[in-house]
Amino acid sequence: MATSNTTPAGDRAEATRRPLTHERVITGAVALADEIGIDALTIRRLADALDVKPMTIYHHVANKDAIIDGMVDHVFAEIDLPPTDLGWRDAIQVRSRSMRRVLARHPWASPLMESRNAPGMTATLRHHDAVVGCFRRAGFSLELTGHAYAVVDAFLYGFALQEATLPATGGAELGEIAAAMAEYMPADQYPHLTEFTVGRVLQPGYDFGNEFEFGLGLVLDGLERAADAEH
Amino acid sequence: MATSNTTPAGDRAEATRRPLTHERVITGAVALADEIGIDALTIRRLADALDVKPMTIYHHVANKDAIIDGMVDHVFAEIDLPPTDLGWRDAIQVRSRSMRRVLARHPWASPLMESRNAPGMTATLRHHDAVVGCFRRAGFSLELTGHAYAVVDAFLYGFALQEATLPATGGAELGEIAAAMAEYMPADQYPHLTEFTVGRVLQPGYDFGNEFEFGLGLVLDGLERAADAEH
DNA sequence: ACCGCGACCGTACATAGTACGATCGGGCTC
DNA sequence: GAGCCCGATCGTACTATGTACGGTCGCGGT
Repeated sequence: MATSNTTPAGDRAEATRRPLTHERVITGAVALADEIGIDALTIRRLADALDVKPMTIYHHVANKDAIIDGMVDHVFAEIDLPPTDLGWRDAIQVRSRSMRRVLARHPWASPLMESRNAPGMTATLRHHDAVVGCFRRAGFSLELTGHAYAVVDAFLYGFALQEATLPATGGAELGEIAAAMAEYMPADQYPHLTEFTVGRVLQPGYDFGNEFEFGLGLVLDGLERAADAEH
Repeated sequence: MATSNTTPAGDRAEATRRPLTHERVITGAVALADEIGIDALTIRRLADALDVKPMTIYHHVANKDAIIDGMVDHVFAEIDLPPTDLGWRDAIQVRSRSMRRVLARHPWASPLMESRNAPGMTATLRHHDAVVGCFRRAGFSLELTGHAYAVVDAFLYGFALQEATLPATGGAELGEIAAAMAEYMPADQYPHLTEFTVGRVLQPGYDFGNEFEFGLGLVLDGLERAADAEH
């Protein structure tokens, strides 16, 4: 039989196998949260997904909070850093678009990203250092760097939050939802909302995701102006 | 004894008393969540706070999710609508500042605000209708209205998210936190982050809350330009 | 051969949401 | 006034969760 190695690498059957590690717990948790949502992410379900019994997990992480910490750091690791060979505007645009994609892939993440500052979150620290460095290298003062980082990330987190709640990214099923929602609007009690829903959201090509570029451009334009004002 | 009325109003002892209502469940839940956080908000604890046994609550709400829905609508009701007698910029500024205050008062709310579209959330619908109406009355096209609402709220939700995680609003204790955090930064492994923390965040007068006005101004400026470009 | 250790798991307990049915007190009908 | 009804309240109990505690088991070093 083709099983049993001293170190079970390079052979393993269909699923990832035996040696459970801290990393496999984290990646498994991220994948499972993507599938079923973070509220449904329980130790027992995670254990099933990892083909392990619940208590085994606790030999690799301290508790569920530590898993969440690891998941957040994992998400940060997925975000592209601002390329150092680009101007600050292009560099921040690259990392912002990447962050948007990552947060869309992990809709549960946005509310957690800023609320964890446990030690050992190396990817998180590396990321923040790179962004701050990008602004500073471009000549931003410490003060403007703080302003800039705050607006950009507020926009990114907020947008991710809104995007995360959408029923589906496509625009097809969205119509049904909005149509059903129109039921609860007594039609003329919320005239502007009705007009906007019917005249814009339910329109064929509408996709909320397209609002991203407008907002990002607006923010970056504003920062450009502020940076110019600093000389 | 001064108890027992046909309708126990106008006499009640120290706390709000007998007739539990849907509204008292919601306001009690909001107050309790403000105190102990939404994760610690359990039916049993809420029942204690309302001076009632757990199962009594279920005669006024369908389940815990319905409580959350009610809490969100309650929060929306606290936010000032954009005044109709002001220009769009001032009006949106008023409602944005109000929203910021409200979300700071209820730090658990931001991640939930956009994720609930159950029927019967009248304050929520009224709010959205008022904001859309404010833009439209100012001559914004449907398209620009969508852009504008998306950026502004992304910024507001994102900022609230960041602000919610801060240890304290004051700048005093923040120093200790940041100082302790400096432990985990091997000092020169994250040079820009260290510089920013030491040179800005740990500085006497620093308060993250001040970043709000810069961001709001930047967003409104950008919208003004976009509105002008539409004629 | 033995021992020790680390990965794994079985069991168990406190706490969560909530279904089900009992109680209870006050206002209606006759 | 007697009886009835009904809605608000509650007691009990079931299931699911995080996780403490101790047992098992196989492999590497003496």
